[in-house]
Amino acid sequence: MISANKQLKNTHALDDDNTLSGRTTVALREAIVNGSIQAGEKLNEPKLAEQFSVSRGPLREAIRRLVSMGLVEHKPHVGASVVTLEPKKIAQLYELREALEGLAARLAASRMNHDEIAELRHLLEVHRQHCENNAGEYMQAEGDFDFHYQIIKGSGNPLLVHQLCDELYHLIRMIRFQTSRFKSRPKRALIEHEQLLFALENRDPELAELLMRRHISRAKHSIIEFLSTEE
Amino acid sequence: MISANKQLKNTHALDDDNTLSGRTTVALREAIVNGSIQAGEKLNEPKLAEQFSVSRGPLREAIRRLVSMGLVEHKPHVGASVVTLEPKKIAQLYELREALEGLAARLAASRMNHDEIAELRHLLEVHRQHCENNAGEYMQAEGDFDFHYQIIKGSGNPLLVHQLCDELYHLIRMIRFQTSRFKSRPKRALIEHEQLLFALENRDPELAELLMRRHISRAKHSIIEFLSTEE
DNA sequence: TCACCCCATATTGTTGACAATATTGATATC
DNA sequence: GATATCAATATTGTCAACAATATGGGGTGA
Repeated sequence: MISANKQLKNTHALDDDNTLSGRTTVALREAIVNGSIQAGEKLNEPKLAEQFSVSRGPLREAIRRLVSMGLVEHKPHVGASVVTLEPKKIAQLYELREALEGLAARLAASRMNHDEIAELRHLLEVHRQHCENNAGEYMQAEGDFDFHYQIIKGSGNPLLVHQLCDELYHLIRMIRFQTSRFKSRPKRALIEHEQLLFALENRDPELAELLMRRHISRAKHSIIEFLSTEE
Repeated sequence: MISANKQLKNTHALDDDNTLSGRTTVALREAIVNGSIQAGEKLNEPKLAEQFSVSRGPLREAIRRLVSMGLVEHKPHVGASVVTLEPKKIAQLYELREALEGLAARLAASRMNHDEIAELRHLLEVHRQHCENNAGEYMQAEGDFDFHYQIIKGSGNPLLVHQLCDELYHLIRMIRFQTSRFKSRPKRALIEHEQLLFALENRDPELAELLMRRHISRAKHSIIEFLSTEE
């Protein structure tokens, strides 16, 4: 979480929201993402409020924010529960991600400055080190997120950054946790990152978009295949 | 609003939310979209609560939901205010819309069934009638929305539908209201819709995506140009 | 045995009061 | 006259009690 959170701090309006509501949102979000609260589980307001040591007011606001992020579903007079990520929904999410990150990569190829691209290369090298040192799935995932975050931020479109980093990415993180027994092709991903970086360094928007879309499409197929063979 | 709202009812989780919070969200949203509450204006909780005849609780939840839709900005301990849509932000919004609706059109070309396509043709003809009868900018805008809604829903990706119809589209509607003195090229848009429908009827995903992206890109240029020549 | 209804219970929705924080305007000082 | 400080005010954040609605179980009747 270390490195990715540092990234998140720069984009998330939440992390400089020091109110109870803001902190509760982050806490509840992380509990859902890392599976402390399981997929499909009902969110009982009085219980959760006590767990987080807040009253129901801030907790309800937190739940509402997570609803808008797609992590939680809510029915009037019935209550909220954590979403369940069946393969169909995961495929839809990746469809969306492909379009949005494809756009991000295209824009980043034109708009990132030299320092940002240098930082990206640095991230890639650090990531490669981790993988070579067999540093485990955890660092692998974080390195991957950092790389994607940097490109998204490089798009120079705050609205796009918000949609991806603040909303969709927590769903992706949740999927990652739920499928973490599955080692997600670290070598191939690294090669694809390398190619992508090449396109960005050469200021080639079309190629950057193509490679990013392909990269995400492959990740999607890889996860879907894993899920279908599992049970 | 008539026809578009009917469409909205089918997608919006809000419209079957008969709680005070849900109704207040819709009311506040419309007040912002149609300019009753101006861009940049501060949202004073006690005042608004009284205006809508609710207490601050439901009103705060409504505000939070509009924040997540991008209609409102919020700073901790300071308050919420309506977003201001300067040209730069509008351009970013259209960048996003181009990618997302392009995706929607591509998916719709494969996934829409015959009835849905027939309905789309029907909408187009009604729209054409309105334009020929000089029925005014209002019906023009609504007809345009209906057409786009139908395609988005035809994408068969609920997550995409949500992102576009529940979140981004209210921002677009807000822009429409603010720039309504500007007659938005009704004839050309109609022709572009016609071409798009042709691609859908022929089950041509690539062409559908291309035409949709171009359609939105042109709308963007048209609005940006209008805004830059205005003041 | 099954289906239905009704009541007790649990849970969500809403409210008004209280606490914490920011804004402001007035005063004092340079 | 300009700037800084501080207090009064307004506004947001939080809480706990109350109201409205859904859930679940026991009982009744077919």
